Amino acid sequence: MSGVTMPELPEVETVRRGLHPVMAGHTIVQADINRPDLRFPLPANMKHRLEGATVLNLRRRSKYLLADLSTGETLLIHLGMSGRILISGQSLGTFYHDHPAPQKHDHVVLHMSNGARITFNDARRFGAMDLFATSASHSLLTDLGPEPLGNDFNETYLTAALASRKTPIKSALLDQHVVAGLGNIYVCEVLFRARIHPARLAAATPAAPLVPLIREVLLEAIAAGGSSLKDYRQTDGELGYFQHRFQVYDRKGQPCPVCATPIERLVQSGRSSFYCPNCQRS
DNA sequence: ACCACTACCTGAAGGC
DNA sequence: TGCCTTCAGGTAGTGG
Repeated sequence: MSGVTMPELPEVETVRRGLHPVMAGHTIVQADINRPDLRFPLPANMKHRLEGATVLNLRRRSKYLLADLSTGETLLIHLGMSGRILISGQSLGTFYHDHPAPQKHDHVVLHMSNGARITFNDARRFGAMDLFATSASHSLLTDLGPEPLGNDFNETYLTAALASRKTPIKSALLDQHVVAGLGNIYVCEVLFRARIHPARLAAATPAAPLVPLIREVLLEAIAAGGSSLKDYRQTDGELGYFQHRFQVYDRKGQPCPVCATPIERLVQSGRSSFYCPNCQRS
């Protein structure tokens, strides 16, 4: 588990970039729906609503993948914690992987007109899929905060968003209403770089240094994912889980990379926070 | 409204 | 073919 990331924004973006050439412009010729639900019930008639649809575009909003279809509907995918996407077959002359034998927890399989097969596997079923009109909104998306890599996420916005918060900064940055796409791992890494203790009150935390550090941490992780994309076609075809080195996450007891003080673990809102008690100040 | 806590689910890891 | 407990984490729902 160490060194393997859960699907936060950078992992989902990596999946999107890997899937885009295989899906966009191609048609879903067969959809295998192997169970009625993931975290929520799958949409009614999902198989028939997908089969024959051409994928026009593959977008990302926060940790959600959004595939716009020629039918006027959009397929929403969330990887939850353990969701994985595997590409197999041959597409556009690129060899991905032989079609594997079906695995436990292969819940949805899409067969594309270009010969590629896209398998969604999710052991814990914290993931989700839904279909909704592209012209409409979706309840899972409406209340999300701004994209951290977008222009709407800036010092002015974050200052205002934190000012009313009586919660620790750790909890505030995990709140998808404040900023969309951060998870436990990258919040720990951001606070380490900002030298801010995770228990500091949000309202007492300056937003100015956080905004560029959030962008920096996410962009570095996306870059690491991009480099992993160069290799996955030759290996197992699995998107979204790449090796990435963390400075504090899951490193309890190990030396801080800056001052060598042992990293500590603290539970906040039921989640582990990893931090350097010397570098990160309340 | 805001905030903390828990359920959901499976598999990996560690203690004995 | 060991059993049991604990832990991981995203988010919706619940209750304070």
